[in-house]
Amino acid sequence: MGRKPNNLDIVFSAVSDPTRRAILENLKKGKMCASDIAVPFQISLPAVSKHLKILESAKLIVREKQGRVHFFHLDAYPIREAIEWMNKYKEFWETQLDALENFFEEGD
Amino acid sequence: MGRKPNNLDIVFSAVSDPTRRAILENLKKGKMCASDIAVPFQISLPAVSKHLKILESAKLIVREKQGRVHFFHLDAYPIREAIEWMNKYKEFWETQLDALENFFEEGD
DNA sequence: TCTTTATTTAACCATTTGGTTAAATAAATT
DNA sequence: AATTTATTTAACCAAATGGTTAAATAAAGA
Repeated sequence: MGRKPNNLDIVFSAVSDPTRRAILENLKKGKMCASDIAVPFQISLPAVSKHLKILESAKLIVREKQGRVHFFHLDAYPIREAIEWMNKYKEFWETQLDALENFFEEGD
Repeated sequence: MGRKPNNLDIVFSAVSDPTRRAILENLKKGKMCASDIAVPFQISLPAVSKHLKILESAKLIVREKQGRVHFFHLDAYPIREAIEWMNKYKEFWETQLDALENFFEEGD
């Protein structure tokens, strides 16, 4: 029925691609321009440009145009909501592990 | 060039779909069979069956056949690696926020 | 002004994705 | 044995994804 994707959809699917995750990793070292970002990858510049656009619309990176060169820097903050969502499952599996532990330590 | 997807690819993309996230949420309440899982959704049973298969291959749920009925239960543990990956970015933005704070509190 | 450099946009393509309906399978019920 | 119930598999479809190459845009340099 064509729902509008929400933030979690967008962030999770942005980071589900290994090239995009690698770009984010590299940007942890600091601001970089498009062509430098592209260097480690074997794909074309337009392909990298598309990945950058996707990360940008997920708000995981910010574009700063300085003349003809586009610089990008990390903005990890939108990952917060994704971590929050996942942390609810962390609690779940920790409870499970505790239960398992108690089962085997029963009668101490 | 057709890489083999790794665990993070698989978990993040499994969880990037809102229907699948909703299924996981519902399974927190406990074990459920396929048709009961399908009830809240407006999609067909085969569509749900596909989602279940995807969650199963991401190892986020476990299938237990009891006669003709398939029960599914959560196994949140594979989310651990995804949380770990994201937490590196949590550190990143927290450092950024600290830096910002220090900037404004400069000269205390 | 002409050319080079940095980057994106356009047009295209193959594969994947998320849905459908119809058919197949498997187990329980009559 | 025949039927109903639970679920998956098959075949199909439209849209999205991730890549390509060629053309367009924008700014810098000669």
